[in-house]
Amino acid sequence: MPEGPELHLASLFVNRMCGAVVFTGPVQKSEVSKNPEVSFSCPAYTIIATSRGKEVRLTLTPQKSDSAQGRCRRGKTGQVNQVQTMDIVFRFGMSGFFRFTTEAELPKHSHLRFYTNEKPCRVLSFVDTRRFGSWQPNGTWQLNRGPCVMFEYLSYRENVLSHLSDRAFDRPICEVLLNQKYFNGIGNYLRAEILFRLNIPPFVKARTVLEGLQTHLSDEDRKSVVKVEVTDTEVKEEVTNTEFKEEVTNREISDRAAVKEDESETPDLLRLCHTVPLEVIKLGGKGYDPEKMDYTDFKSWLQCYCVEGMKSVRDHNGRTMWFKGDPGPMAPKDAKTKMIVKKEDDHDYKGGKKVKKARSESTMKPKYIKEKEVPQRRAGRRK
DNA sequence: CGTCCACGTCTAC
DNA sequence: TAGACCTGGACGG
Repeated sequence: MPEGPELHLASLFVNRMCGAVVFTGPVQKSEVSKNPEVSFSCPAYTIIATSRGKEVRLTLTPQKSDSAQGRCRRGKTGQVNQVQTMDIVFRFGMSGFFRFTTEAELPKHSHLRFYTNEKPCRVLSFVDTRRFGSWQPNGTWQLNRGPCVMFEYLSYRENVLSHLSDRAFDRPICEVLLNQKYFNGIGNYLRAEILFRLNIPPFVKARTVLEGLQTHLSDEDRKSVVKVEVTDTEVKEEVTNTEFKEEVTNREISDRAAVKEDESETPDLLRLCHTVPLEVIKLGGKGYDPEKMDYTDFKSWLQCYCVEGMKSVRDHNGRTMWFKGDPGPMAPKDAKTKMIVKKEDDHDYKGGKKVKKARSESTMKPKYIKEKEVPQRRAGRRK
């Protein structure tokens, strides 16, 4: 399920599984993939992953000879081996993920493979059934994508609020939330969950929803640095955390003097685009291995997307928008709204755990949703 | 068997 | 604003 949280979980997965592993030889691409060859080969290298929004970057680092000096510099055949690191930037399309298996258990649709130097070797695979995913050797974060909603919160927020005059914000809010120039990491299920929580009609003009939001940071915004660090202690992520810390530190210094604190502020839309994805990261933090992943927890976490009793419409780009209540004024004209109804004699699903109940409860009484139609114009409280 | 649908971009009329 | 790009699971006849 590749939206921002899944991409980040993928990077945690790679670092956890491969952090202490040495890889060797060339990087292999499947025949069928149309993505570029990765011309990197080295007798011994390590792999580190980083995520930003809906991208993951793998950094391949040749091992600097602990014993044999310059073992990566030159092979015995005389061919020059890789000396420098290589970054590969991945996008996951609709079905991409990483897996780490034995060579014998190579997954179907494994399109890029990194081999370990172990006896029966293992393989880190980029698996992508539909092949909508892509990678770029010697790549950088895609230039037209904005800051990460999860780990560059302050600059992401600033980027949106300082560009509200952009014509992009003429569109309905639900469609703008998929614009990766401003919401890098948000995808189809996240936009539904986020708008649902604020009871914002999906087809209200984005600028109308956003222009009332405060430019300064709320109290909760500042605390976010603490939350993220706690979240990430499970698997330490030096790079991401370092970047984040620096950013917050700088911004916090400049903001502190200027901002007077509000006590209890309802999280606004921009903040939910940060915190809701972080919830998903917490869910998946334990045993991330997508192939044998159990989606029970995730499904019960969903309050709107694909949930019984919710409505859905195709937006102007043909994507299904899940919502509850009023679709809003800019809803596609011809659009026929569907609604999922309970199946006849539903056996309450085999799992039958408390989690399933939890979903029904949240559907019936969304406690933190104001039953009044509030956020039409502005989600956050205004002074 | 067939049709519809899917967590996302891309580029071409 | 369409399509193109892909495989496969769910569901209907």
